[in-house]
Parts: sequence; C-alpha cells; structure tokens
Amino acid sequence: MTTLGYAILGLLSREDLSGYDLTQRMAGRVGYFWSARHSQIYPELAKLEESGHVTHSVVEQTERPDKKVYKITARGLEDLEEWVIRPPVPRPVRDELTLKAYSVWLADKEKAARLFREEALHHEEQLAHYEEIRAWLDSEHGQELRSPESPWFATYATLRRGIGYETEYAGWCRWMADSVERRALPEKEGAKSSRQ
Amino acid sequence: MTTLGYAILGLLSREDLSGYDLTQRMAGRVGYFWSARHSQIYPELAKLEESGHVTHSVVEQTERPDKKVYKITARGLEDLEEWVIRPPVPRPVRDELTLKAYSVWLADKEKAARLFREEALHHEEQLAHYEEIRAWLDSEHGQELRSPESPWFATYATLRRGIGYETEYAGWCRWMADSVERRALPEKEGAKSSRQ
DNA sequence: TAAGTCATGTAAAAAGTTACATGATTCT
DNA sequence: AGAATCATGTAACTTTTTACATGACTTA
Repeated sequence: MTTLGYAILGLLSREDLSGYDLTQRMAGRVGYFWSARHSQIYPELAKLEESGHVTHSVVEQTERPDKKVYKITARGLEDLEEWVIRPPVPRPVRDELTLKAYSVWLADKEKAARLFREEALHHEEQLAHYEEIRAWLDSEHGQELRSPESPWFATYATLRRGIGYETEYAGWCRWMADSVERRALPEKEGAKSSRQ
Repeated sequence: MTTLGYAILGLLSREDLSGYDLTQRMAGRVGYFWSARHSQIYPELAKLEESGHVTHSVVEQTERPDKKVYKITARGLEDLEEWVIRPPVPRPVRDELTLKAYSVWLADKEKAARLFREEALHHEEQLAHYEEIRAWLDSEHGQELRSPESPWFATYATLRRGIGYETEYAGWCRWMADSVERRALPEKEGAKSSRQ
C-alpha cells in the first residue's frame, strides 16, 4: 500500500468520511504534512476498497448530491497500526527556497532580502494559524492532549511538529534576509535567533 | 525550466562538472535539500544544452572513461540569477513520520517510543555531520562566510538551515518518544526541549 | 444570474524512482 | 578473481499535478 493509502486510513480511523470530505482534510489538518488532490483520492479509495481496507455505503441526500461514505475495516485498522510503528524509508527532502539560498551569492542582494522577508512572513502566518489551533485544542481537549491513547494527543503531536518547523523556518528566513544585507548579527547572536 | 534544471545550474555556477560529478553532488551537498538520480540528471543536461543554458566539452582520459564536462553559459547564469529572487510556488510538505504521528494513538506505545528514539538518532547523526562541515567551513573560509557575494556564504546559509531543521526534528522525536511513554515533562518544559 | 459549494469521477502530462544495459579500470 | 569506482545512457513504472467533465443546489 502507498503512503497516501495510510494517510486516508489515518483519517478514516477517526471518523467516517466521503471522498469529498477527505479532500478537504488533505487541504488542512493532515495536509500540513501530507496532501493529495481529489483526482488521487478517488482512485485510491477504490483500491482500498478492493483490498478490503475500507467499505462504503451510499448516503442519499435531498439538498445535496448523494455521497459515498467510507468506513475503515478491522483489516484496515490492523494494517494502519502496523504501519505506524514501521520505520519510514528515508525520502530526500526537497526545499526550493533552501536551493535558492545555495545560489544567493549571484543574486541582487536587495531583492534577495525582500524575498526572504516575504517568506518569513508566510511562515509566521502559518505559525500564528497553528498557535490558534493549539489554543483551541488546549481549551477543548486539555486533559486528553497528554494521553497517548487519545486521537487528540496525536493531533497535538503533529501540531507541535508544525509549530517547531515553522518557528525554525521563519527564524532562518529572517537571518537570511539580514545576512544578505550585511546586517547580520555577530555569529553567536545569529545562531541564537535562528533557533528562537 | 524545472527546479532540477536550476539545481544543476547552481552547481555549475561554482565549477564545471560532468554528469557523474553532478550525481555525486546531488547525493551530498545540494542533496540535503534537493536531489536527483543519474537517470534524471543526464536527460536534464541534454535539455539544458538544447536551451542554451550549458555547453559541454569531451575530456579524454587515459586511466578513466572519457567524460563530458559541462559549463554554464552567460544565458544560464542570467536565468539562474533571476530564478533565485523569484518567490517559489508553495509545494505541499510531505513527511511520512509526522503522518505516522497522526495515527500514533492506535499503536503499541513501547514500539512507537522505540521508533521515535531511532528516528531521533538519525537526525542527531545528520546534525553531527552538519556540525563537522560547519567546523571545516569556519576554519577554511572563516572570513568569506559573512560575505553574501561569496559562494561560501551561500553554502553556509544552506548548512544553517540544515542544522536548524535537524535540531528541531530530533528534539520533536525525543519529545514524541517520551510522550508516548507518558514520561512527558510538564508542558512548558516539553516545549522548551523540542525547540532546543 | 453569476459565483461558490457539494459531489465524483477520468485523462493527460510531469516529475521521480527503480531497473536495465554496458564497459573500462582500480582496489582488495 | 571479485568488488568497487568511474562513466553514460535508456526503459518501465510509480507518484503527483493539471486539466477535462458533469451536474445539482445555494448564496450573494
């Protein structure tokens, strides 16, 4: 099974969902660390059904088009559980902005600084968004967040990863912008700021 | 042009290289944030030559097979410079371990802790490797590291990103391992450690 | 009435990985 | 003698993105 298959099972282990619902979840939530378009999701659901990992039932609606609601099977849950603790095959990181940084010595410094400031803003916005979710999670599911058996703990765990990732990325972007303008702080200070 | 094309131009802007050399660089160095196999590199070089971004000359060798050494053209340098300051189209992040974390509530907690400890080790090893390179860079090119016109500054910039990334990732893995075993520190302490 | 949302698919193209293919030289 | 390195390619397959396709209902 593909990683996308497990991403779908991970969502269906929490609630029954239609292909359309899954597409929405893949844009937000899970989409922060794995994503897929509906053109990938619908065929994958068909494969998951054929292999016995999910089943579906048609839900008739009057005000909306009818929909197929998918449910994870016992087999699906088993395979998902087994996959979670299996070491992932290391995939190469691909980060275009860092690749740009590798050639930044050739570029117009003012424009480069503008680019990295702009990117820092994007990551800070994403960070603010994560912090909002964190505040909501904390107020609504405070206790469960510390219980590893709760799906809310798992949601919180991925959120923490997102917060750490964006914090580090935004800090690096700011350091880059300052550095290309030769406004870099002395070495030790610079290192501190990029790590927050 | 594809991002891979710019990755290749980024390497050729620093030195003339054969397809084989480029393949090596894509495994280390640039490979830390962009990578490609030789089966992708050779066809891409042909395209870059056709579009006038690179040229090649055959270097005859006696002790090794002859090789084609590629050189970036003025056109190639121009396009590379322009690409560096162009905002990257945001691509979705795909991180399988974080996806696993999203379903960790279903898994055997002891095995999950083992997984995250193992992954923490991998990231700590990568971090140690980066720190070695940093020490070497500092001793060999100390002054140039602060000059944004120097390729060594650009190398150092990407290295800093790698160090920040691995530091954050390893910290999160440790926090995950501790948390699934319910050995998590109180909230504020946990947050501190995951950010290093 | 036009734009947006709900809902599900298929097709074509691009990007990336794995496998196939060859051959000389060098190191163990 | 066999494994590893240097050196360059192609083919098949998988994964992902973009585009094509349709249609009902709802909101502005």
